[in-house]
Amino acid sequence: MPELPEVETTKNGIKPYLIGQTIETVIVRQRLLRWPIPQELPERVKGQRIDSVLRRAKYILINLQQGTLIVHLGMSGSLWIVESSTMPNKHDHVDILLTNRCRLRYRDPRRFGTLLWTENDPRQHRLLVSLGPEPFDDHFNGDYLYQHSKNRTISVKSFIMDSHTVVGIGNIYANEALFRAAIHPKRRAGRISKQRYQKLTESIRFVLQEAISQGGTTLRDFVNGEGKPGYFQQTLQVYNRGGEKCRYCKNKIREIRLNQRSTFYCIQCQR
DNA sequence: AGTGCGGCCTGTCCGC
DNA sequence: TGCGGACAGGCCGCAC
Repeated sequence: MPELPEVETTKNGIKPYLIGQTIETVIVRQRLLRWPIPQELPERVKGQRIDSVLRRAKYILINLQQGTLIVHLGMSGSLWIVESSTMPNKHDHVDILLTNRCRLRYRDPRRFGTLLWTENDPRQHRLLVSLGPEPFDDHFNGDYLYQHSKNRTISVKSFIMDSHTVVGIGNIYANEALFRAAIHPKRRAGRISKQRYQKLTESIRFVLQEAISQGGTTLRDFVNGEGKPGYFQQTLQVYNRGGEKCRYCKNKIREIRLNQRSTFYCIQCQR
């Protein structure tokens, strides 16, 4: 589900309720996520104060006095603040109870997400250590993508969705960014000029920033840290618009499958 | 080394 | 109304 804008929106929504609070209890109702929640996690974090809440790629990092909670929302996860009396529903797998009487609630029907705890620098955790740059980093630019794509035969869409290339871009925003950059999603990554890659990095940042400012994209059930949906779905140019008209040239938006993912592009604008 | 696919899960939608 | 199958916002780990 959540790509970078949804994770960023979630992080920003929960952060004010967490900073400075102490964890009273962790209630785990279902520990079998993509990676099981460590049995010892509740006792490790109990009684600890929350010092900061950060995002790296699609991971939310909740830094405690000792160690860090690592949260991933997978495909269907959400994390938000509830009043302490709110009853959990079927897929509300974890509640983290805080001293301010709030609960941080983790819901994930498909259980592709994860909740881990690490004692060490979370950036060195095996799931995070080999991630590529953040899209808003200065060195994520046309030159970087051009250098990285040399001799690569994969499609440019798969290339920018690979977290070793750049983090945070899932299927929706890959489609949208390629449309903005006028690049055909099937074009081989190694056959794109530095200039076009420069345009692509700008398009990626534009699309992600725009989505963040609209609270993310809610296709089905995404809600932010305060339980509210996003609105970026109203701004989508190609995603989910197969058969409809391009908003710019009025030609058709085509839908294809690329590496088992739904892929949308304008047959006229994107080359 | 780079590429593409299977699999982890549940819910929803569509055609019969 | 029920059932089977396809599909959904991610991504690791494994074959080739």
